[in-house]
Amino acid sequence: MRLAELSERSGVTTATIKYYLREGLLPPGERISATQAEYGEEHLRRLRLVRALVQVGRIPVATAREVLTAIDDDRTDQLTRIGTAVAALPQPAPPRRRDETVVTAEALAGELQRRLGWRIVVDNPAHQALVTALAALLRLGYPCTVEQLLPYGAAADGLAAHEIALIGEFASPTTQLEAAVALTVLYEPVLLSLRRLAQAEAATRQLRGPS
Amino acid sequence: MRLAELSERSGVTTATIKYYLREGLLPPGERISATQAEYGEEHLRRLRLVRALVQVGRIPVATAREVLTAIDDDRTDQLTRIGTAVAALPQPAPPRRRDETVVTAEALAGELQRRLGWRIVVDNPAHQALVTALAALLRLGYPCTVEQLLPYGAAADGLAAHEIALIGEFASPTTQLEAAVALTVLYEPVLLSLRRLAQAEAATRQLRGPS
DNA sequence: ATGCATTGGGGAGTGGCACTATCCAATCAT
DNA sequence: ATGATTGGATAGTGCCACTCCCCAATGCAT
Repeated sequence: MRLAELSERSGVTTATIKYYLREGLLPPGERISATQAEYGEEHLRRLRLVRALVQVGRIPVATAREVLTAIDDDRTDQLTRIGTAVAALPQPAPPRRRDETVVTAEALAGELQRRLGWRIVVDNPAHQALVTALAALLRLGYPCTVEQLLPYGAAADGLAAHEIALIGEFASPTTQLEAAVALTVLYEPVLLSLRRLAQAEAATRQLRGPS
Repeated sequence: MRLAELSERSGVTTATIKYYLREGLLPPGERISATQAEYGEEHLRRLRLVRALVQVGRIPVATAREVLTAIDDDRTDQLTRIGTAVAALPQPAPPRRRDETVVTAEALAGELQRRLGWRIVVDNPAHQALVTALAALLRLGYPCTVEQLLPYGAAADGLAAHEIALIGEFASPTTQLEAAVALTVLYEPVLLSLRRLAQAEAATRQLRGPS
């Protein structure tokens, strides 16, 4: 299919597709002549993935390129690629000041992971993100203890096991890689909106009393 | 305290504080003379809240102003204010095209809420966000059934109950309002990083086999 | 063949956002 | 008295995700 058809089938304007091609988010089509290129179903799928990452996942274009590059890097084994791709996903920036809240937050994160039986991986960007978020909570003076956090860790543990099993069900390594990234990113808003809805539900329930 | 001290104690530059004052994120200090203004502890607390919303929660400044305005609006009762404030928090934009995936996503969201025993609130922005996220998943061709989603809903339900109870423990209405916003926003990155860490844990565990 | 529309490529421009640099007059500290 | 500081205001910066526009080559209809 041509650029115009790719655009129509994906709902993305040709200008934006060209931008993605330029930025390396989309592999170039197969050149038919000097002014024509042919795109296949895999381009359409990749384009939809890009859109999902950028629009739903709010991932910067430059970051999305890194993630996709890691997916496509066939020099390494699959688990390394998944790890690289997910690690490239955006995380909150670490705090510029290392004050006492950061130290407390680090201790808290470590203790939490110990209590959950997780291996402590300090080089995982998610660990940095966790410390940053905990430090912000502490800086605002909110109570933040291991007991408070354990339910979150337990919930995350259950969901992650569910997801890893789901990813394992995909047939080919390529679809597994794509699924790992897509499910990680696209289930985030699902989880967050469900939490908001549940909060509203719990709040009204409390308001109306235990009637 | 003066602007300079407020800046030093919060770690935010005076230029940025002035910007927040201009944008109405921070109430003006008490004017001492034509060129001096006095700021109190409540300014410091509010400033830290603003920073947490903007930096950790990645909330646009204009949105943060709406949230804070809702908190400060003393014309309405507390639950309305909490609802308004949380509803003003940013949500993924609804899809521009209403294709069949959106219809399926809406049915799925409705069924999920029914199964969880939640009142269905279509006007809640979080509901729209959920539909958008589900539609993106469906458009990519990922399996997305009520059974798949139920664990997420159940997890959200448990966490929300925990949070609402926690908010209820705060003494004054004002601190409850602040806590509702702060906990909603600041626990999002906590939950998401824990999920990423749990995924890494589950993936390595699966890799190393059931040994 | 001919003429007009279309295609893909590329550079420059746009609009939004979160600051940030600079200036200024009034005031404070010594 | 005088140099530094303060708060207020305006304009500018850098980044980002597109988006506009032009071009030459090509496809297609006549």
